[in-house]
Amino acid sequence: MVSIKDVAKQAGVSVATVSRVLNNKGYVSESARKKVEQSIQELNYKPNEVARSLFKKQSKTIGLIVPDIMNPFFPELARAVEDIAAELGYSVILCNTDENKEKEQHYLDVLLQKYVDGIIVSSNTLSAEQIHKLHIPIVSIDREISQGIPTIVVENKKGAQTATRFLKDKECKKIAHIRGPLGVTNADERCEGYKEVVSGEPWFRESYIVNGYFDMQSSIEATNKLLRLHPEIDGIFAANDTMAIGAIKSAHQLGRKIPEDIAIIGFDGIALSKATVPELTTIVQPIYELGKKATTMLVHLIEKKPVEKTFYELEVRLVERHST
Amino acid sequence: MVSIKDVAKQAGVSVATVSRVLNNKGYVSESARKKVEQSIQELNYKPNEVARSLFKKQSKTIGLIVPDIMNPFFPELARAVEDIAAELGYSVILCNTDENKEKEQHYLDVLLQKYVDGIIVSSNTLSAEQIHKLHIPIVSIDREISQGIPTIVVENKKGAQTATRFLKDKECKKIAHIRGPLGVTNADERCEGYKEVVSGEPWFRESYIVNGYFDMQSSIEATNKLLRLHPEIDGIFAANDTMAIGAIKSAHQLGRKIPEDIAIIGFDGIALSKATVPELTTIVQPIYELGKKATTMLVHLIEKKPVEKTFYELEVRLVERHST
DNA sequence: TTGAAAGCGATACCAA
DNA sequence: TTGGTATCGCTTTCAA
Repeated sequence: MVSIKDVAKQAGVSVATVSRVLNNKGYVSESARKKVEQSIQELNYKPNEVARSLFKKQSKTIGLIVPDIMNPFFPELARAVEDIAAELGYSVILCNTDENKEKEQHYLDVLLQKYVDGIIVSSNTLSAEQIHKLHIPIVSIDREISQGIPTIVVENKKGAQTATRFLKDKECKKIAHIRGPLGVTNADERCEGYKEVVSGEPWFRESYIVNGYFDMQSSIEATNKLLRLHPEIDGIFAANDTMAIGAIKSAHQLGRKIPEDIAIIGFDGIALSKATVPELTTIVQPIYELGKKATTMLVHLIEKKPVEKTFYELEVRLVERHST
Repeated sequence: MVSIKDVAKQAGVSVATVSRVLNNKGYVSESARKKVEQSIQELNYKPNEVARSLFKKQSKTIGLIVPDIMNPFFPELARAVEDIAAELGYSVILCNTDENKEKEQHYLDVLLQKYVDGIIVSSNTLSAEQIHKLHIPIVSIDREISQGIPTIVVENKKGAQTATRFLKDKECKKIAHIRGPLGVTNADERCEGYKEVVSGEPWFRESYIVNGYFDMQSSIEATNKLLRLHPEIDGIFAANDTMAIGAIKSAHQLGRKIPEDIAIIGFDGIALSKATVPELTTIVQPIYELGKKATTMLVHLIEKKPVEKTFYELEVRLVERHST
């Protein structure tokens, strides 16, 4: 690889001068600049980012920590993060943690050693303490970790209310909820939203709420159980789309027609929700927007530019398709 | 951040000695090693990877270049790559190119400047020349770029034959093919496989083959056109699962029952293929295995360990579900 | 067995 | 305007 020295030699100037034209900083005569620029061209010189990083203590790289990129929610998020990062001159290192504490700490260490300039993280298990020890900007996405930490989430409770009310408006008489894992903020909030709408109803019972783990298999099982226990159910609000699809499959197996016998609504608006037959009615999150906002904010934090807010709760919207 | 100097001072030895115990290289007395290890513990010292990279001219980082992580084929691949990379002590930088030549070249430059040790790439537009100029190990995945370049693909033609023959065995009398983009190796190969099986049939015509772009929308349109032109079609082999799902939706809209009126088979075995109703019969690629093999091979190449082969054509297998 | 010092490729201070 | 040089944190050679 050709280095700054080679350029300097070729141009007949010092490395300091080359550095100056590279960074457009300090005084450089027109003639010197010309010579340097030409040499850079001729040698096809590209500054070594590693050397730069060492000196500047920053790497133009950010870390993206997600539970699992195979979870259909995250590819779109990752795409947004990578798009914006690239636009702003940053690269992104991808990390999958499976919500595993050790893996998370491990990746945090690795990223720190690599001098990443900031991290976007989606996690429940990370503690505020762990994060503050990092001493680099962090943005928490999709899930709230702690007050002091910049966070971008969506209106989970409101979305859940909208979904549940929509089912009521569609004349559903008995509405069940397949909730996400206990203790996960967004799952809890969505469950709350559901409850606020139905808990006053005479028909409502706690057993209308069943547990899922945001994945399809758990949802199929939960729905099977649910519909056996409560055959009267004619509406289901699933806490995410993947589970809604599981519910569709389960209902299908049990011979229930959708939406005639049971209306089903999801949450997320992942691409998959348009692939099913019938297409899924769902509460659409602006996933790309989420990633975009997080990345923009992170880079502002990194570059010490002003940020107006460090907490965003993005709007969700109901998209009616054919499952309701 | 605590540096090697701090450790040296604390342990009362030189940085050289600390480096020796860090790398387990050269002579170090038991007592010195003890002291150093203790200081490392006490200070919670983690060597700065950037400084290491600068000296060693390698970064324990690899690049993963894909067209679009939102394309359902790639998350699983990315997950495999990241898993294995992490296991072997490497991080992975994610790049989305949209098959765009400029973006590809840009990412190549960036990765090179960051001293990545190797690159896994999925692309049609990259030239062999571009790649050879890199002077670092590359593995091409999913698509063949050129003979000299380490490559991992699947048996596209054979899989396509299997799919088409399967449809024939299912008593389909008129089998159509929704092919992928012209000029993309795997799309071409799958089309060829289809043709080899049906081109001898008396009913076969070129107009049974329609173009798609590996996405859902194009496939819906293609299928609409196809079924209007040839209502007699009772079997469709789509060149990937996303297009097969598009075909299902189109057939549905046109009031055709699947699999009774039309049998549909896909290719890839993405997670989505299990989410549809009816679940998709498809030619399953070992996607995770693909990523795993590519990463293992790349790291071997990087670390100059022996690799037995630099070309793999992985087996695919038919998984029968309910769309046929 | 150990430490001093050169060097990796850049930046930025200071003196000229 | 320019160049010399210390510096970032680490590895490795060489001499002791």
